[in-house]
Amino acid sequence: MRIATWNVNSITARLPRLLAWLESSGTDVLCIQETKTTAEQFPADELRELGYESAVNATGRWNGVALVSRVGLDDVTVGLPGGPDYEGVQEPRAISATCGPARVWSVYVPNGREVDHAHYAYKLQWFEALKASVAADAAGARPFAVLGDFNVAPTDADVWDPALFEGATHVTPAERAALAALREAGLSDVVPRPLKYDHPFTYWDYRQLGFPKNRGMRIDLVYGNEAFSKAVTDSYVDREERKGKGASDHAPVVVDLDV
DNA sequence: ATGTCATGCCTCGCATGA
Repeated sequence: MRIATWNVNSITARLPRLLAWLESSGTDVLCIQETKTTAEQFPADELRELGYESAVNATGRWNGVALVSRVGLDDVTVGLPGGPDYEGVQEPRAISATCGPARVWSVYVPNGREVDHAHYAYKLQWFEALKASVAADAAGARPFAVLGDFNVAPTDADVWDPALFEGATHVTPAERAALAALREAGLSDVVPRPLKYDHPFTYWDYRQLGFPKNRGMRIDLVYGNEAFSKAVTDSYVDREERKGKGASDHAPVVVDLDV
């Protein structure tokens, strides 16, 4: 089974590339982030024509996540149970479902903006709720994984220039401690291989030639439990999808499983 | 080459977020 996660930065803007990539890559289950659409506007019909079911948590212009599967899509949970509000609203940042043999989450962790911003505190609270929600499945025997845009670089090697990130979000000890807490709950980081260069970055800013200069970050992560991680036969970042006109600023992370 | 991009509106340019 081939499972992937991809922050598409608008599923409307990305639809031609998304449909072409699903077919060419042979992906069975895709975790999507930043749909930037309402659930009503989500292109479920186009995906169904390719043989994929969809489950969507999306409310409009910002955020939005989805699960797309051609191997089953059952027991869908929309949202993060017990998750915090931001400015009085439960933002659409999580959805989970059972896709064939695996239980899967698609998450778009809050960005945080600045360390002294309310959004940063919200980010840490969001991680706390995520850990509580996934703890049982993380410790369970069924293959289970949380995939998505975590908006945290796990180590200094996961940013192109750590010196530039001093004092910034995505690299703080508290954010990395939130990832460590997920690992302590039974999940492990399925690190993909890069298709070029020595580090598997997954995101490159649109600005200042970020991609051509490989000024990237690894913030799109796959956190799998023991059964999931043991079944992994390969994993890579499909940087080809970051190239050319009409690319997202994130590349898909692909995981092959023997399940 | 690939020197932002995407959305949505008090909508044809700007504010916002990343």
